[in-house]
Amino acid sequence: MQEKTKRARRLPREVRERQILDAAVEVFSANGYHAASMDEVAEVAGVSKPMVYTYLGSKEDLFAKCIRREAKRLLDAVAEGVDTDMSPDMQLWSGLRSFFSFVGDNRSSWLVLHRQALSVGGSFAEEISQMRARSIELVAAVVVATGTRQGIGEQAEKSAEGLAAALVGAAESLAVWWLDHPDVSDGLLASWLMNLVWLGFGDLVKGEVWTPNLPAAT
Amino acid sequence: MQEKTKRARRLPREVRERQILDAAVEVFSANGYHAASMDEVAEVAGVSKPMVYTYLGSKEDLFAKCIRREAKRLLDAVAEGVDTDMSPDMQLWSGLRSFFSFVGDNRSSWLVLHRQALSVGGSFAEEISQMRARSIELVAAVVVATGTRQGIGEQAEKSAEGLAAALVGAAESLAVWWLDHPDVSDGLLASWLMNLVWLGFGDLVKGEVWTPNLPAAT
DNA sequence: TAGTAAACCTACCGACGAGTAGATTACGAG
DNA sequence: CTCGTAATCTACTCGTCGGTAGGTTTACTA
Repeated sequence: MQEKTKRARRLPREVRERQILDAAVEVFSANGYHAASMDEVAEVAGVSKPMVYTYLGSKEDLFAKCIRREAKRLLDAVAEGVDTDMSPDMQLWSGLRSFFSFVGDNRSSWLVLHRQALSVGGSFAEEISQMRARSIELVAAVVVATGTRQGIGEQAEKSAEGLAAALVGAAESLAVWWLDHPDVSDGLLASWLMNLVWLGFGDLVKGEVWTPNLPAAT
Repeated sequence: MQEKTKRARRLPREVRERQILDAAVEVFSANGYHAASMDEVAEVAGVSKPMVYTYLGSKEDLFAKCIRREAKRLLDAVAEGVDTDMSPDMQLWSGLRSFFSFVGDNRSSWLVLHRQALSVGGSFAEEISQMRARSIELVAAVVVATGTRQGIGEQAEKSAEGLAAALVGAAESLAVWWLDHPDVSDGLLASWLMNLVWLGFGDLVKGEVWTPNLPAAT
């Protein structure tokens, strides 16, 4: 009577865990941590609630695992495109391209990391902050390298971390803006930001443009 | 027996409303919208729960009123320091100074606006997004003015809104970074960001610095 | 000083959602 | 074939929290 392929049943644990995590990312990113219910996660995942608890633990556990997985994916994606042997501006450029590319392909991941993780005042809120801080430090390293390589940077070095924070925030904000303006390519976004932070408005209005193969000012 | 000044009692409605709103901003900023309870708001405000409902309405109403009040305060603070007759770079400079000054003096306001408002998926989440969008448009206007004033900006004009979004995000991110590094003055933050967006890294490492009295490039 | 309106409270309800108890069913090994 | 174990479900408990009913107290006013 019932078709035998009605529903994928009795799947091995690891597969179910992945499905549940996927569902959780979706639900958390759509509703936010508090508004999301475990029932909904279970429903989206196509399993019953006790499975979620058996495999992934409490709601906090589940959320933490989502965050960690997605953060790792994002960081890996960015790291893959960046080679520390490249010149600082090329490192920035590559990182930005990878970042926007990832966000474009993984909206839910990005939303759950950016919007939800910060607003949860728990133990892993700190964890997330630290991840973001690490990212900032990586960028700061590039900023410092930019300065030292050119033998400058008294003030720039001191303020490197702040500048890096600003840059990271600019990228994040641009990613959010992107959600409302999808008719722009990821590469274009990256080039906008690269021009902004490398040349600044002062140079931009003079018509200068930064390009990958023609770095720095003319 | 009991001192007659034991507790401020029987206060007029408008005073109580302000107290409750103040408490709500505090509680929402500390715990987030969902985790915050009306009981706690009432307790912090020093009144009983029905008063909160009688005066401010439902939890959503209360939150919306918090958001609107604090957003207005922030926007007014920034607008006060900016004169549209000034040159674009001076407008940016003044706006940034006002912004960081406000954030420094009103951490809770800033937190409730930045962290909580975005993560609540409701009707006013949209409202908040629109407020932020308006801010971005204001900045975009300055960016465009920068371009047109100097007779350029084909690409810059087209990307003005994106650049403005990036700039706003950079300021927000720097404000968040500030929470963990309070040993920096608001003015210094503003000057960092101003140097970044006006000159860019490319110029910064060459030792150029933007100063209020010596605007634009030499 | 009585009367009235506004300020204010205690005590409760109902819904919702995290988390669990305990049974049940399918798959693989021997 | 059967038997153990892993996968899975239904159906509950219980705490929390948004929201309210209904009464009580204070201050002002005529």
